[in-house]
Amino acid sequence: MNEARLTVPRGRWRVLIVDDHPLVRAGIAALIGGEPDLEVCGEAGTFGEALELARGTGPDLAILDLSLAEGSGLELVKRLKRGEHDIRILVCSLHDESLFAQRALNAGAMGYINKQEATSNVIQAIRRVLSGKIYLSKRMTERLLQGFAGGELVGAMPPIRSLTDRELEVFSLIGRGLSTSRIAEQLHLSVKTVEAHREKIKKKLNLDSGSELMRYAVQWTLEQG
Amino acid sequence: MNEARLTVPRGRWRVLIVDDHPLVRAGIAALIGGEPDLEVCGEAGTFGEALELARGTGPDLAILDLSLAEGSGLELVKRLKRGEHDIRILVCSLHDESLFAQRALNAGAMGYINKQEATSNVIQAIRRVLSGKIYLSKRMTERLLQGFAGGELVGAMPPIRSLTDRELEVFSLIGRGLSTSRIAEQLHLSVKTVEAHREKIKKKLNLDSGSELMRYAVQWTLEQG
DNA sequence: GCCACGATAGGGGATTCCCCGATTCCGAGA
DNA sequence: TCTCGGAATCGGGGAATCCCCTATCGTGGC
Repeated sequence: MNEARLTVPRGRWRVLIVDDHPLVRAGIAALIGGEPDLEVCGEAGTFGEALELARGTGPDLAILDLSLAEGSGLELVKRLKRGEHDIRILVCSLHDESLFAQRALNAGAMGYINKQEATSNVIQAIRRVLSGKIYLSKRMTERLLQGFAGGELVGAMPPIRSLTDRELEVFSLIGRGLSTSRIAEQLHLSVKTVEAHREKIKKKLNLDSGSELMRYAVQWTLEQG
Repeated sequence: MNEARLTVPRGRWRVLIVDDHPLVRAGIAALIGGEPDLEVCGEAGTFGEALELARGTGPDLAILDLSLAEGSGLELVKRLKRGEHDIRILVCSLHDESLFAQRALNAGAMGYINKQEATSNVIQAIRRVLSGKIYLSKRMTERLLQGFAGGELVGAMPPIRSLTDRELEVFSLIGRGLSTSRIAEQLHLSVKTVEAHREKIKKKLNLDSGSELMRYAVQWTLEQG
């Protein structure tokens, strides 16, 4: 994993765009076209096209969306990193950052940026990842650092592991759509106790409101099958 | 960002772009910039900006996304049509066509195109709407005609269809994990109004508690991508 | 012993839930 | 034209909850 990249040899960084929305591809391409040190080496709309172009055009960086029409974006990140060619990956998605940024980094991406952000930030993110650094929004950086502080090893993984057995029990019941009082009676506890567990969970997962907790729990239980 | 241009070469259609993703705006702008008979007269990222620019720049056509950061897309369609200026509207969204196309047309739009579609189709849709015709995908056209002809098409599909435009907006914001107060301020409504909508939704979907509503909404929005 | 921590639970103010009704507006039908 | 119903907008008010405190109890480690 040594820095094999020398100073800009060919003059321009080569960027591969992967997104299943042609309009977004056009937007990114227009952005990059306006930068003297960047150029688009290919555009892909599907999983297969992306792999093919990555092999064929040897990009320095791939900027890709997580929601592809076929196959999963996270899987694509892993596949690209497994390729022989050393390629930096910037994920540019419209998904909720708090749910996917960690997973993207874990899969091998070096940055996560939301499509809602300004175009200048996109360029900034591209440059930052090309220079070998991690790009994340301020808020997400904060959240990940909190995760580190909490004692987790590879701060990336969801700190759900840090939940106590009892807390996890409550968490999954929340995910099944039970109200606080229903959870209390199901576990033969006081409502106050369940509330306390909820607060603890929110702290550990760095969630700001009950709604966020609820959403996160539902999402998680759906993934677990 | 928005440079004033008042010298308009005759014969060019003026297009207003409304989308909360700067990248998508850039993409559409690049597309339009390549056409000799079209020009961008403004770009808006929010509800308010859109109204302001629509009044200020007098566009012939507005191409807009349904999911705005603040305010709602369907509401914006209605507001634009209510304005004194005669403006054609093309909705360009990533939402499920079968659920939103009909509502968009009802609200006053003259076309609905999915962001997944090729850029050439977007240009085609723009021209079609500018010429006063309706633009829809083949599949959607078919479906709407079927709907006119007979009763329900799939019948027992989720009764989400029975939700009002406003109710659907609230529903999807719930699914994104927003609390009641956040939804209220995002839609510029009283908290009480949002609560009323929630109750109505729960009745229509046969849900017993707020938690169930929340879970259902989160699940639904995740499936919608 | 003693300390850390998880599980339990209460206090209390702010917020939300949930059912009630009121108003306005607008389109569809008598 | 004039109802009538539905949609959208809010308010009242009591119950439930959220959210941030503190507190007790038991258990395992030092």
